[in-house]
Amino acid sequence: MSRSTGAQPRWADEAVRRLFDAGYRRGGARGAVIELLDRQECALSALEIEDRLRSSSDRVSRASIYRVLEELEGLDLVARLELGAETALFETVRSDERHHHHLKCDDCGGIVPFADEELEKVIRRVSKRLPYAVSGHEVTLRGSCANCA
Amino acid sequence: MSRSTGAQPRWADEAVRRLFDAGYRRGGARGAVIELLDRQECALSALEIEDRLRSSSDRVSRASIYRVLEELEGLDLVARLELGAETALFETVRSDERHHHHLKCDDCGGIVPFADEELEKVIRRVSKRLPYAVSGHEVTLRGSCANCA
DNA sequence: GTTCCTGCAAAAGATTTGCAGTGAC
DNA sequence: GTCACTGCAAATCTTTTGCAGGAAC
Repeated sequence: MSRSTGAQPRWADEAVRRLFDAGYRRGGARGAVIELLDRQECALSALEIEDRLRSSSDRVSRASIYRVLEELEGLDLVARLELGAETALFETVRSDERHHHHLKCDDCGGIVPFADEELEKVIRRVSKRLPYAVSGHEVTLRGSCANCA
Repeated sequence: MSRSTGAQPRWADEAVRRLFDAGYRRGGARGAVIELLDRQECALSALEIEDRLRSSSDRVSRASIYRVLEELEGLDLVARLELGAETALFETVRSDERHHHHLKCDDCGGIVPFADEELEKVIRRVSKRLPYAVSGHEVTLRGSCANCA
């Protein structure tokens, strides 16, 4: 999950550029959310984002957080995960990152990403045989993580 | 998705028996929700259940619907689906039914079940190689259904 | 100067909970 | 008669929206 080397721009810079190209201006709240997201290893909820920003000096209102996340999701810079009953999680979509899915620990609630090429292949094959124009998919595995088991 | 023949009990009867064994009593609201669920082809939200029961003579309060669904989910008689931002859907889990997943139409919001044995096989294999005690999984395909495409 | 961005507060929508009355056993 | 079940209303929680002031361009 390390930042790519050399020419590849940081996700945050890429996001700011894409937003600018799409006609958005630069604003404090937007920048703070983007910078925070860029620093995360894993997905956060909107409320967690609010908490972490409150701790730092970049206090941002809840409404703005939801608005920024919506914009970023619209440009495919952020993915929204719905992994359970509770609340939605958001994670950055980095262009140099492989498509992946998630494991969710039922005990501690933790989320871990994983990827498997054969799984993708089978899903592509299944998608083709269904009477459906499939545009995307999500796989969630549930269980107990190494710590909890 | 037809009811099984002969010896196999109706899902509703099975559900009532399992609840009784678990120490629950028979009540009007519980029975109405169970009977309604047994008649469904596909997953319903709690609010849809309320509406359909309101139309019939079995009016049931919203609180009871959520309570009954929670009990049924706890006994694995009902599965809760979280297929998008909005609201949770509930579907019966019938013992004679194959494990399946869902397609969700982004346009009309419709849900269609599908099953694929090779997909299951690959998921089992992936689950084994991960440092995780995987107990379950969900696959959701998104796209446009035959009507909308 | 115009238009977008932001925060605040209120609204909306789904789900849960407290409580008192009714019903099952 | 006891304890579970139910409905109602109120509470919670996440997410969205309206509006007025401030900032970007």
